[in-house]
Amino acid sequence: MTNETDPSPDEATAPTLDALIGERRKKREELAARGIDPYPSRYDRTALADDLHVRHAGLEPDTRTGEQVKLAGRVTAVRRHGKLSFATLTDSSGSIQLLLQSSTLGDEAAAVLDAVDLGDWVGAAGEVITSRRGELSVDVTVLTLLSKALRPLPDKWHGLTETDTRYRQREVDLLANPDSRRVFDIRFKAIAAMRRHMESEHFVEVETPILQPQAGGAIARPFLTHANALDIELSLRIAPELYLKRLVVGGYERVFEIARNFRNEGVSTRHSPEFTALEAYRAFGDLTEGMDLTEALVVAAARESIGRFTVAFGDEEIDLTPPWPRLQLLDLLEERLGLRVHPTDDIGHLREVCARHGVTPLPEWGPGKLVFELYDQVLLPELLSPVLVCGFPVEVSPLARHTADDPTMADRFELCIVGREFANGYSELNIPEEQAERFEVSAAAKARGDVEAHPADQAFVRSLQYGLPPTAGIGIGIDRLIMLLAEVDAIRDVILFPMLRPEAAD
RNA sequence: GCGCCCCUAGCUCAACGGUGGAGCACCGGAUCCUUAAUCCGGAGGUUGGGUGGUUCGAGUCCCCCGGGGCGCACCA
Repeated sequence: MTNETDPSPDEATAPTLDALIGERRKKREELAARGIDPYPSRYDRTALADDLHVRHAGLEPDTRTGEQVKLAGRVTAVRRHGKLSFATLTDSSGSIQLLLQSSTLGDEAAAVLDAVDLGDWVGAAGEVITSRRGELSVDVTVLTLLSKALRPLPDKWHGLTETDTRYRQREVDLLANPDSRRVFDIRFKAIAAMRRHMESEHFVEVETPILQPQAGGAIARPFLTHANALDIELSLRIAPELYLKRLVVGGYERVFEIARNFRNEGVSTRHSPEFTALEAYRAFGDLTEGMDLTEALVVAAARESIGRFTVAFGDEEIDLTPPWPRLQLLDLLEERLGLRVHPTDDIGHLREVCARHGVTPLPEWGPGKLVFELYDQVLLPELLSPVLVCGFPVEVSPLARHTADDPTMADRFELCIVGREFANGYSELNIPEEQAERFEVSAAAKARGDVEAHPADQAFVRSLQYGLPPTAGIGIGIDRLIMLLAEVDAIRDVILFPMLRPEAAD
C-alpha cells in the first residue's frame, strides 16, 4: 500500500499557506507550554492610540511623560534590532509605536515578543514617551498576547487589491486597507447623523415587515420565499412605504425606517439586490416639508461624515451647500428641449419629441411615462449640482397626490445630484377611492403580464378609508448617498458584504 | 441576459510560445532609536480547474468550466 514516491502530509511539499499557519500555530503552542494563555478572556485597556497622539502632540524627542497606559490592538509592523525592538500597534482609533527593550521587558513579555506575528492582537502596558527620533511611543514593560492570528495578513504596504477577496473577506479588507475602513466610517457616521436628525425632529423610528404577502410601495420585482408554518408564499419587501403610511393612519404622525429593501433585478455598479433606504412620513406636511427634510438629512450626513459640503465627482467639484434650487420639471424640460411638454399632449407628438432626443419610446408607454423618460434620460444626467425637481406625471406616481390644479401631474419631487436620483418624495395620496382606481389600472397591467406593475393592495386602501392625514413622504437612497460622500463609484464598495455567488466548495 | 477584460507563492506584481522570477510576509543568523529598518543565508509554485486542443515545446495561443470586474439592457 505504501508508495515511496508519495509525499506524506508532514513534508515540505505541503502547501505554503499551511506551512505559514503551522509556523504560527507552533509559536502559539510554545507560549502555551510556558504557561502563557494565547487566548485570555479580557484586557483592561486604558487608552486609545489616537488619544495619546492628541494629548501628547509636539513633545520634544527623548521625552518621558511619566504617564502609564495600557493599549490593545493588532501588531501591524515589527522592527527588531537585537535587544531593542519597535512595533506598530493599530487599534480602532489609529496606530502608535511600541518600543520594547529587553532590559525592561519581563521574561514573559520577552517570550511574547519573540513569538509575536503581524496581525496578532496584543495588550501593551508602559510609559508614554518619545523616541530619540521624536516619535510618540509606548515604552512597553508588559506585552500580553490577546489572540493569535494564525493566517498571514496581506502585504502591509500594498494591502489587498483583488476585489473578489475584498468583498468575500471584508474583515481582511477592513484591516488591510485603510481606505476601505474610511468608506465604511463615512457610511455609519452618515447614517447615525441622519438618525439623530430624525430624532431631533421627533420622528419615531419603527420597524415594518420585511416578509410581506404582497410586495408594494415601489415598482420592482421581488424576491419570493415560503413560510412553512402558514404554507404561504411571501415576498421580501421592495419598499416599506405602504406599512409606514398605515402607521400614520394609526396615529404615528412622524415615522421613519432605515429599511433594507430587496429587488430581484440586475446587479451593477449602481444596483445591489439588497440596498438601504431611509423612508420618512410626516403628517400635516406636503411637498415643501418633504424637500426641507431631504435637504436637512443630506446636509447633516455630509457635515457629520466628511465634515464638508464639497465632493469630487470625476473632474467636477460638487457643492452640496443648502439651500438647493427647487425647480419645476416641466419648466426644466422646456428650457432643455426648447418646447413645453405636458402629459396631456398628443401621444404621437410626445413620442416624436422623445425620438428626437434619443429616447426610444416603448409602445406601452403612456404620455406621462414619455414625459418622465425625457426627464430621466435627457435632463437628469445633466443635473450635476443638487436640484430638487418638482412635479411629476401622475402616470408614473401611483401613490402620490395629484396637483391641485392639474389632475395629470403629482406633487412629487426628486433630488438630483451628479446626474443621478438620490431621493424621491411626495404629498401622499390619501383619497381612498382615487388610490383604489389607480391600483385597478396597475393591477390590470399586471394581469396583462407586466411583472413590475404595482399590485392592488386592499389592506392599504382599507387603511386609507380610516383616514390618512395630509402627509409628506420621502425616501433617500442611502447607498448612493454614501457613494457620493465617500467618492467611490461602485455600490459594492459601500456595502459591507455585497451579494456574490457562493465560494466554490473547494 | 449579451460583449470585453482579469485570475501566476500568504500578499503585491514580473516572465517574446523556449529552464516560472522579484519585493513584502515566512524560517535561520547579525543588529540597543527604528519607522516600507538594514545586512547575510534559506525555504516556499498542480500559473483558478480541465487524462481538452494546437505545438518539438503552453503561464503565454484555441476550446470548455468556475469566480470576479467593467460596459450595455432592466432598475433606485
